Amino acid sequence: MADRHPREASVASRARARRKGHGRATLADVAQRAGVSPITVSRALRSPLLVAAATRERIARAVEEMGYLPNLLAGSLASSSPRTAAAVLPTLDASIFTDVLKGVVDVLDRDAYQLVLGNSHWSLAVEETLVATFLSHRVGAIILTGATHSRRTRVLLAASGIPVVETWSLPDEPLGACVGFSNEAAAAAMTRHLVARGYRDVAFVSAPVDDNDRTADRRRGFLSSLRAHGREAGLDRTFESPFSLAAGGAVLERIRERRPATDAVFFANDVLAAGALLAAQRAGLRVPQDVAIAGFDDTELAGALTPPLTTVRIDREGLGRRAGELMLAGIRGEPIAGTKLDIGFEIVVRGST
Amino acid sequence: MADRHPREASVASRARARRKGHGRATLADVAQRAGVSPITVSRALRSPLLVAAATRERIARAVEEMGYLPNLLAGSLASSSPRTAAAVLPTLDASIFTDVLKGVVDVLDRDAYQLVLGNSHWSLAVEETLVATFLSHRVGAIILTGATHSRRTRVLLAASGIPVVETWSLPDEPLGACVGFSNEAAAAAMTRHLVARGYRDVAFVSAPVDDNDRTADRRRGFLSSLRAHGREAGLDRTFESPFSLAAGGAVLERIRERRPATDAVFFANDVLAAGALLAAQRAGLRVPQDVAIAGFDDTELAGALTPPLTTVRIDREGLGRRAGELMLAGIRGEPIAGTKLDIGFEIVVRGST
DNA sequence: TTGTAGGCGTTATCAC
DNA sequence: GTGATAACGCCTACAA
Repeated sequence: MADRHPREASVASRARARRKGHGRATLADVAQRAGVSPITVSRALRSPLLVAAATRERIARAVEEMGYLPNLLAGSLASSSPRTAAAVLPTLDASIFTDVLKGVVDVLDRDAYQLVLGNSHWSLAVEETLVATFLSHRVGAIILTGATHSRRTRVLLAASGIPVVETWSLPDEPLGACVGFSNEAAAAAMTRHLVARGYRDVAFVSAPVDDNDRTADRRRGFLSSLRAHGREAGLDRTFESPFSLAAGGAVLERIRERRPATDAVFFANDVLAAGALLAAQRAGLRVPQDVAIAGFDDTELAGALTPPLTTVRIDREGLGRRAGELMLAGIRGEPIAGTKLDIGFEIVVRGST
Repeated sequence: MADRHPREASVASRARARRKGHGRATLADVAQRAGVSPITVSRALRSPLLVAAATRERIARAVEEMGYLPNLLAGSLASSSPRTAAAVLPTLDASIFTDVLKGVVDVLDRDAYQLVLGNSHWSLAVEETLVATFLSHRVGAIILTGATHSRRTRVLLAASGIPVVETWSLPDEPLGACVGFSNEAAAAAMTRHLVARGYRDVAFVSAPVDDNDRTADRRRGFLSSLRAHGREAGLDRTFESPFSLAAGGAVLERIRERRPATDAVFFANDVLAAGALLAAQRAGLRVPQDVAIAGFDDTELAGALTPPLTTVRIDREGLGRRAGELMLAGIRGEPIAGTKLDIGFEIVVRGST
């Protein structure tokens, strides 16, 4: 069989002698063994129906025998269609983001797309670097968290022309597509619930608002809702806190010192709320009698505490799946730019308020 | 300037006309603009010192003006040294794995390596598929969770010759390097603590043991420690449970029905332990008086509960960092195969026992 | 149904 | 210090 293609054989071996590849079998090696041309092997692997069954059979055997694995780098380069997508998360500490990630990965998996992961550590500058690197890697699409990005990030993405999906909010001027919900409306709805429950002096706690449109929107929703109910709505009843259970407890303590009349606290995420609830109980406070506590996200912990946390339910895994599906659609060439997918939210009233 | 290289210019434009690239600037485009050859641009970017300052300057300007981003696919193909690594996690639901992930990503980031993520959903078959895909993508190294892998996974990895790092355990015959600790010793140590504390009838709960060497090792450590203390050590005091807070509560209930004499339960992870603790309190049980509860992992929640959970502390982020560092060392060509890094563990005694 | 020619964008090699 | 040439492994376009 081999002598049917003496030229290819010699070309291949000469090449190997000169520049030594990885030693891995290539398409040409498989082709030679199967007694066909490389392109036929390529076709047999990608569109089997275009290849005669007998040929396909021989090729399959050769692939098997040589343990051939296609080189996707070469494939992507030649076809300029990489089978990778990237996602930038602000942190890997919070499960709410890995929940989204899970949805994304699961969807990409079904199409054999790989997910390249970046951790921006809440920094727009790091995000920018990551985006540049991803573009260098020629990923087929990018998922971003939030709608706040550096100027250069926007320029890079626009110039790249690849599908972009922003998550967690619904900006007026999305970079490409976006999947999220109205953080402002969600926070306003929770605030309305607290007011309706009869709480007179409500405080608000969130992660730092800088560079974080979601947090900013939630705070805005809180304040505007208070105002709409004729309540005093100054920034003095809003607090910022690092992200951890312990920090939630600490900020509750701070609030009770600064504003002793506070009878309810709305935390912009469940981790802080849970931390506050646990700390309150350690301190002998009754929830919600002495202080009511509301959260945001509806993490598993929220429902497992006693009393369980009133919170805002967000379908994070669904968010990730939608984002992944939009990316894939964009990669297929469908026009997704400008698409805004509202996944909504749900106020879950439980014992803590 | 342009007319100094008329041939290259025409070659480039002809190529573009024929086959339309992404429209993105290439090395050749930058070279033409800077009036040098492509290889000089390549050098200026990768080893600036080999290029004259003036040339470098001109090239830098051209790069800037054209918004050039190197194509790493092409670079990796040509140099056969991709700047990517891959990690397979069994799930994205548990923060203990994303903690590790964080460590890995942070280390890779420093060297501008990208991390490709796979979720095996606890399935060795899926892991195998993921590994094959990663190898097709020609990642430079792979991190695996645990030491149980399919036969083909082992074959594929061995044939690939790339650095492999197994995490969370210290197998006798590692695939490559491994970073972990003795799950058996850790579980035995916790069991010893419970016995020393005076608990007479201890139960053990873990995730399913099939295909999970870590869980299997922990159970073995539990049973052998009981035996070492002259206690009865049958499998009837071990239980398996899905992974969630709610499941932790459910399994505690099951134990109290089946083995009412149980006065302590050792959970092989903190999520189950926390779920059990919260459920116990809801049911009016006193912890540890009515039933003692111990966990494993030392997640943040463990320390925030009341009473705080006795648990086994594992430095997960450090584990991830070590794994990342080993990978990079392997990529650099250092011989890491056979390296076993023991990161140890620490029994953290708190109020729940 | 299968093959030929050449390009994808970069880097290794060797020469000047 | 800089460049010409070929190669990395595959795919598109066109041909047979």
